[in-house]
Amino acid sequence: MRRGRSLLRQEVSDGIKRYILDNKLGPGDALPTESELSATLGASRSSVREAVKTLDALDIVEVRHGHGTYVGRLSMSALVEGLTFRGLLSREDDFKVMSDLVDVRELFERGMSDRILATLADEHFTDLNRLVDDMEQSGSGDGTGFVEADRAFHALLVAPLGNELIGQLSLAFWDVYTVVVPHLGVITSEDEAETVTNHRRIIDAARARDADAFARAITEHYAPIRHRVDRARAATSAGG
Amino acid sequence: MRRGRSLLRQEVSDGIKRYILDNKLGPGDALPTESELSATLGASRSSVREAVKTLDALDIVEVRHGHGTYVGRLSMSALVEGLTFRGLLSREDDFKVMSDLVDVRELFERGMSDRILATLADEHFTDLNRLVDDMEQSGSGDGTGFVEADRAFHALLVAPLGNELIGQLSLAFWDVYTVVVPHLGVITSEDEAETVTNHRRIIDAARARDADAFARAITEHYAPIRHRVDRARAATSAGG
DNA sequence: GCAAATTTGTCCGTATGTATC
DNA sequence: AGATACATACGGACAAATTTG
Repeated sequence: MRRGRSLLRQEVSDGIKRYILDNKLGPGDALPTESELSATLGASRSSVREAVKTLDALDIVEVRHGHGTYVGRLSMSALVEGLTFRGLLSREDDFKVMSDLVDVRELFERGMSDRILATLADEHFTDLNRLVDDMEQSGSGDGTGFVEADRAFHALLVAPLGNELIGQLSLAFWDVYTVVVPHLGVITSEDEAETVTNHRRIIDAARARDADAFARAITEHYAPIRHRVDRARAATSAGG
Repeated sequence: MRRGRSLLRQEVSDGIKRYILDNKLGPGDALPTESELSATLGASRSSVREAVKTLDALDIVEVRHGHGTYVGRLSMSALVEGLTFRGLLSREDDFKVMSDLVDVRELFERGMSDRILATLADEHFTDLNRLVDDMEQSGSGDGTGFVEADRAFHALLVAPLGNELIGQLSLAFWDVYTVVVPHLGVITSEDEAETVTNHRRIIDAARARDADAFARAITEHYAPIRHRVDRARAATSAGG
């Protein structure tokens, strides 16, 4: 088997991507079996499997045990996993990654404030208010309801923009923050009451179409989050 | 061999990540060989290899043929590959992904305008000007010099922020756009002279510390880029 | 509920290509 | 050049999961 210079696994990976593009497949559509790909692309099943695994990591394909291989959802899962690991590894780096991450989260919601205020309709406000109600009630109960409502709140905030990429990136960064923050090393007492208050302030400013108040509410909402990361950074540099 | 519920490959992947975290390794540090990992984690070489390939796709590890396996650079390569494929696949979707992408690129530079203006120093202006000079000269020659200078320009613009994450995301989106735009299907006559002019306007506004002019210059710079994508979207919906 | 068929998951052994010393 | 260490690739076999009859 003569192989020029590039890796066979890479050629197989490219071949699978080309197959999806040429056949105009979309998320959920079925791909040939590993055996068929092996025959078509002229590589052993082992090489095909390794190629499929790299595409699976990027959510370009999705493998279901005993069922088959399908086109993936093309989500931000790879970004989440990579950034999460980077955040966990950044202990030596004083968690600077997390600090930068909070900046980006605030940038998305602040930088899009004009368009958010312009597109938010009455229905959105009722949905947002309902979510904050959920946060308030489930706060004393199990903690999972609170964080899920918080996630949905930030998703709904940028949803009316119609820019799915921003919505997905925003949620991806939320996911990374939520996973990494328990590992920051300091007691990050999630003041749920404060979060509820800040969320309500964001809704009120948006409903009043007050751009300045909205931007201020966003900043105030991220202030305690930023403070949590900064405390962890200070503790690390002092203790380490 | 009994295994609970999760896949062995996943356990191996988690084991490798844990090894990196526990030993506080950083990019470039060596990992155990595949054989050692196989013995340590209790899995065959095949399973280890597949796990390593998924981590390689996320740039968490980096494999050098005949040399060994090392901790990766934790770059945005996975985001670039995933978004690029999504952009190429979005023909049916009227290239909406690309339209959203341009929004995000502009958001980064517009949303950070205040901090950019506050942190840009004299040295940065000379570097930026030199890059635009390069673009002007290499414009008539080979096209590679132009695009590289353009990439460096946008990198330098957000570099003084000190937020590496924004810098890397900004470049990642630049990479995706540059790869996908030739496949948009319409003649996207890259008006290099116009790009040079717009870049100079951005520098001038920054030098004058004029926030409004800076924001306007950014918008005007992305206007033709946005127009290119919109034309492609219109052509696709009309032709298909 | 059982059994067969299909498909992916895992393992082993071997040979080859690549980089280092 | 030779030797060594390592990743790459192959082929076959069996296990596990899912669907279907």
